[in-house]
Amino acid sequence: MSRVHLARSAKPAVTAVPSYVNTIMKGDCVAALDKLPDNSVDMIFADPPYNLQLQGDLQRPDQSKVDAVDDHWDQFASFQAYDDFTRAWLLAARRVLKPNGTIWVIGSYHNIFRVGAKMQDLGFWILNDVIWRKTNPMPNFRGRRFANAHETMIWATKDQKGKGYTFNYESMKAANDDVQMRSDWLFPICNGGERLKGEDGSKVHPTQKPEALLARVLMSASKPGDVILDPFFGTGTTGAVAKRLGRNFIGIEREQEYIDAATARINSVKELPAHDLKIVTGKRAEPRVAFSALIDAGLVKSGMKLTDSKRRWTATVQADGSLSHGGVQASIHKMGATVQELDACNGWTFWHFDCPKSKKLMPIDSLRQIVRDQMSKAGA
Amino acid sequence: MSRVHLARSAKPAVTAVPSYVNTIMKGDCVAALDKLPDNSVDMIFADPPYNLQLQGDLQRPDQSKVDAVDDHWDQFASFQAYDDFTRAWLLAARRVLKPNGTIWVIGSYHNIFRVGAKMQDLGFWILNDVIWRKTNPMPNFRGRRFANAHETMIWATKDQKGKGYTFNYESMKAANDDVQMRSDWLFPICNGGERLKGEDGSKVHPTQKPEALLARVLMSASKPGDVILDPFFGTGTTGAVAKRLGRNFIGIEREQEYIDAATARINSVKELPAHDLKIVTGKRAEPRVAFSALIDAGLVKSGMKLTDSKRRWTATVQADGSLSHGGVQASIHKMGATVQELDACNGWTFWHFDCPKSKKLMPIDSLRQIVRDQMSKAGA
DNA sequence: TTCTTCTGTGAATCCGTGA
DNA sequence: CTCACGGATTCACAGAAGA
Repeated sequence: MSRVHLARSAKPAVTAVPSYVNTIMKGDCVAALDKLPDNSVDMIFADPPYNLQLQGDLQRPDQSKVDAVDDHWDQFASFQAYDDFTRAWLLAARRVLKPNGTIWVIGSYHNIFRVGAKMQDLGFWILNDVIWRKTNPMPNFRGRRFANAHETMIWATKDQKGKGYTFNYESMKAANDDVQMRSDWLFPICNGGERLKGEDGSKVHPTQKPEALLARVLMSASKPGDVILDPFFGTGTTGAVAKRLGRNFIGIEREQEYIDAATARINSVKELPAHDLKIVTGKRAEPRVAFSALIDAGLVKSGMKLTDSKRRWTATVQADGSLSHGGVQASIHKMGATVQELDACNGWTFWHFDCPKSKKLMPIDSLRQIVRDQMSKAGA
Repeated sequence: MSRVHLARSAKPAVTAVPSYVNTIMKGDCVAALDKLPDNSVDMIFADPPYNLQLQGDLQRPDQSKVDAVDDHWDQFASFQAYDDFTRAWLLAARRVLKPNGTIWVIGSYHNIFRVGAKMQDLGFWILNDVIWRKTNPMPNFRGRRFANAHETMIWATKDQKGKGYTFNYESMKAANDDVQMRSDWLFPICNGGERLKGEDGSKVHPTQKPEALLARVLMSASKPGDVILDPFFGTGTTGAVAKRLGRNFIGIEREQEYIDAATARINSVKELPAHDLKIVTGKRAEPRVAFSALIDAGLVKSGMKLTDSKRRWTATVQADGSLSHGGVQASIHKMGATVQELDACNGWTFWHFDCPKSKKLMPIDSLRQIVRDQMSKAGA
């Protein structure tokens, strides 16, 4: 096992990374994965091989070669071998994935069904399948099928308990005309200047993925400073995009030719400045402010009347930060739910107060922002 | 086992059909399939239970409850139970499929990977996976994932030897701007007048598929007179579309409620005249058209008469997106050129329709803009 | 009658934190 | 671990209701 160390700008001091991070590990995917510690990577992007017929060097987990036979038995043997291979690398990858990490696997109809089923068998919990629609797919030359114009990605957590995974929802929404991002993405295939070519002009790797695709994957489901593992590194699209976007990477690749191409490619990538990598966040990321903090700040006084936007109900602020209405006392949320006869309610947006300045009804949520501004000033 | 016989116009005399054709067989899917002869159906369309594993209630942001698919027929104890079920019905379906027949199976990420892997295991040979992109999917209410905006269909032959399957390549191409049809299709979900509702206004079936989707499946991969089997018939979308398009159907369904709804529905369907169902064949070299998108969108219906601006000629819209006039069938452009005895013609501006709203002749090009608006909204 | 606004709903594996 | 609870979160259409 050897490692290729790549020149790289310094990461934030808070996240000192182990020596194998931002390197390409040469060798078999499972053997290399076995060298990494448990629960150590934030995200995995995997583009495994799939074409059994052309991929004559497919190996079983025990490194023995699969005999190529062209009878019916061969089909079963090939599928079985591919399933064994899939199970082996998925298991090894799963061990190194953090409990709240996620994995992406890309494939076509040749392999994605087998991979997806095996992922479910091993306990991965699918979040979405995402369709990469190609603007410029290769046509079907024989005219016997539909043009195969897409590939499928599976996005999954380590298990059903993995609820705290990274998903930059607001970021995706902002990038999509302020409507939430869908499960079908439109990108051109990788060609032109981005496509790595040899000296003879031939493509270095047969299935180089477009950087735009990887960029959306990393922007949606990782944070700057995260460690991104790609166990089938190829010519290093994942590494190049990770570096550019301020993420760390670990690559695993068997072929020296691809490692050389990836190394040169990643070394030439410039990391974007940190202020370009900020992630749009919504209310969820704001610090929590208790209703009582509004009383402490003098913005709300006990005895003050609150009402809903249509003045159907009123409630009185209590000194302890609860509301009273009809002889009952409860939190702003519980009270909002109770009067509306609902299971739940966001009291911050439900309850309003008469603003003497604008002479309009204003949600108490607007006061919370004032407290947050005060807190950030004091804390800074 | 009982059968519901449906009123149906006569089929072409050349294809006398057995008594179980154009009926709904009531009962368990595998048991019913076992009653059908070997190698007897031309195409299978299957919409099996998806095995959704919903964790609890889901509320919209306005606190209303999402009407979940929690029907008993979608409940399975484990992946193993679902796999056993899948294997059983696929095996039974495979036996009745003709050697050159094809099968379509639709699903979501919950089940489609397991189904696809099992299909490969059983020897089915996948031709394409086709993505149904929804123009109007249900959003992700909690902002924790990408909006699940598509479903996946697998299209496969009985085995690798099935080379003589039906694929109306030219028909699909003519209907798609004269470029070959891709593996991603854009359709709205089934609602509005097409959605079957009970007397109380509630939906009869939780997962009724749009007729436009089935129409493209049948138009692309079957011929008039073919026998189409749907082992999970539900409210009979497959049967309704098959009848309209001059195909025969066999439905299998367990629930009497669905059988009743499907029976009434199919009885009210009118079969299109045979001359509207001709399938375009042969090489063509024509300017680009996207006429079938108007049919998909319901803006143009097969059988509709088009005319030029001075009503000198009329032509009839065919279900496959071509026009017929004087016993000839061609694209809107070629037909316009033919009747005028010109070399070329822009069919979009030449052919007009009687607009019931403005009571004027309007060029069909005016409809194309409506479709463009719909498609751009969906991010096409 | 016509245009605008409001309301309902669709195959959904849909929360995070602190006690 | 579980449990309690604060409080964040939706797009495209169709059809009804209102202006």
